[in-house]
Amino acid sequence: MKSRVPTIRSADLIVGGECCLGLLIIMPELPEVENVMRGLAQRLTGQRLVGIELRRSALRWPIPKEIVEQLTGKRITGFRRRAKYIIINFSNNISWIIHLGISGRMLVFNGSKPLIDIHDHVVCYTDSSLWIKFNDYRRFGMMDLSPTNEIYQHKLLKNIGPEPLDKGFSSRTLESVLSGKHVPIKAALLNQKLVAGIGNIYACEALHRSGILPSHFAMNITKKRAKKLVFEIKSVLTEAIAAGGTSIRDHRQVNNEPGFFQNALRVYNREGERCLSDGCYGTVKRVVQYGRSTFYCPQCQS
DNA sequence: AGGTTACCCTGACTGC
DNA sequence: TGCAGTCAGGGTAACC
Repeated sequence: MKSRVPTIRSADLIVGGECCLGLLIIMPELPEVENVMRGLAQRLTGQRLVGIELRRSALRWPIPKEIVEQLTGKRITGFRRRAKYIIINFSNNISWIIHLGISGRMLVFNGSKPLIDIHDHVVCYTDSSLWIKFNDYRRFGMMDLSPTNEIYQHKLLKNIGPEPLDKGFSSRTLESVLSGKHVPIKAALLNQKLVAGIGNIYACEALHRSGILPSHFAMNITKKRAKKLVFEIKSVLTEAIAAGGTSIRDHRQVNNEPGFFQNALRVYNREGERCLSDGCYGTVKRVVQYGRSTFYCPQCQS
């Protein structure tokens, strides 16, 4: 049975003048959030927000109304990412924490006010006539405020595990967080309390590259395999960031170049297709773990 | 305490 | 062709 093609999720950064330059569709895991954050930082650092409109009272949870009074008139001093959260720092020592959920998008326009979509839940503009829209049709995104100097004590951030791209993230780190975890390694990698930022796609891909069966119990991962897994997690995330995330389509322009998404993914969403590992003639299988699709090759993963 | 499931939402897809 | 039902996703609360 061929797996169904999942809905395309997006966490775009659109930058345009009178018209958008393009629509970049990406899957908002760590690499995509990192790229959205960098794109926002490049365009918005130093800007002063002069207007904020909350067009909906809640996403996943209520949007704090204080956003308007706390951030209006304040200058953006910097951007950070923690796991899949974008953190925007303001001149009044307040940080805006934003999670894109599954379908969240940050859209930046310049010039006159852009057309407002029914899923544009927050609209801001700056003193340099830049417009920022938070668009999220599934409303699984979330946002909150926190004092900047207490940001990592915020309830959304305080329990998140180590960043896999930090230099300090080693096989020893991974062994430590997996120790005693009587859950499949795939589920452990998705657990943000254990490792930050890894989502379904990159968990599948990193395990495939490592030759580790997703159902393997986390606590039983050997030192050697932990080392390999750490290397592959870093590799797949770094490659994805370098490729600008998993861009797969341009809605505005015909682009015959295949996107990173199709080229780079070796197992994700490839059920029934040939394994792409060198010398392997296995067929990619799909199983459901904890309600999430897992793709793997039973031939080269054990 | 730690593992597991349900829930939130809606566009895209599947099957009739 | 059109409609109804199903599925995907992340994070958390509630359950076991």
